[in-house]
Amino acid sequence: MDQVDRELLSALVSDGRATYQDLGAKVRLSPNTVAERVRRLQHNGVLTGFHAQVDLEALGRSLTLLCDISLREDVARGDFERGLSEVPQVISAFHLTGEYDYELRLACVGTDEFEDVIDVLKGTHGVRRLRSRLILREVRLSSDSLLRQPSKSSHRKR
Amino acid sequence: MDQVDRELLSALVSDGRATYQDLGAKVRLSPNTVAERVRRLQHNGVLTGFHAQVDLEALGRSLTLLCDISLREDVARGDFERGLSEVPQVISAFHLTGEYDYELRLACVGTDEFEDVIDVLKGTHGVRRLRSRLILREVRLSSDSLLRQPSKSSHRKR
DNA sequence: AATGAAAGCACACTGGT
DNA sequence: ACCAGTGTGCTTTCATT
Repeated sequence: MDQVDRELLSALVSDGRATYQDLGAKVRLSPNTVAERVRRLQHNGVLTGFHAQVDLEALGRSLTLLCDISLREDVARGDFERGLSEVPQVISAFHLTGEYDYELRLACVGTDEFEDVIDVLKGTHGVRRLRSRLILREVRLSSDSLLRQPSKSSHRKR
Repeated sequence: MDQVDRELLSALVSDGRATYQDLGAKVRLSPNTVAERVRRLQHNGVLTGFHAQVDLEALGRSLTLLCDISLREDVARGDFERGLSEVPQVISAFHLTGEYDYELRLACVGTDEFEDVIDVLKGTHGVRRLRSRLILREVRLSSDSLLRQPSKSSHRKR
């Protein structure tokens, strides 16, 4: 994991379909060598996959929300999480510390569909408490944060 | 946007480097036709990009958090959002309704770095209030939600 | 680890149904 | 809207350093 690897990761994050030639030109190595490095990054578990990004609005799911939820005491986390995959409006989910147990990201066609999702979560997935916030917009970040070498000793003096 | 397009989207979300041949085999069309459809989906803005996924833990950023923040009254949203790109620990950001203005996802090396990020956000980016929750785990969802045809009339009767 | 050569594939284009 | 053929460019394997 040297600086070159970080540059490759950064390039692949911004363009997941970049060819090994493109990448090679960027880091001044042969396409061949780049391919080897990328394979190694995948094998090491640093690169976990390549995914297309879909505009949910263009798909007619223009109502996106963050949904904080807590489970009933008698519900096992595993059951709940497996059940989540059955709710197609659930885009992602985090298990969290704090006041609520999970935060879900939802994408719905409209409020009617959202209302149905609430009922399903409460009715059949063991959700006890639920708080929702509308996502007005996702902020586009232009940071190459992967280029930074993390250093444990770089925090400020006290 | 027919059913075939939705299948292509779903396939490309799970494997963003799938070739047109792979996709063609899946939907029973020639690679050629698939390529045309994919290009059309990109041009229509449904497919917005392809991105590599990186394991933050493997990169040494094992402390990930959700950070709800509110801005000071005198801070313009545009300035704040542009400034966010300067903070490499910020992975994503949503503008939200509700008690807080934004929710950030952070990835830090450790608590020292996180402490620095808090200081920077409050000190130079106009953050007034801040509440953090630790991300214990991201739930792996196995739903092919894009395959579903959204239908505005499918909600329950009242 | 990195490179060059050559075989095997995938892709973009054209044209045709 | 879909497919076949063709030329070009990319990826992969192997040999070499």
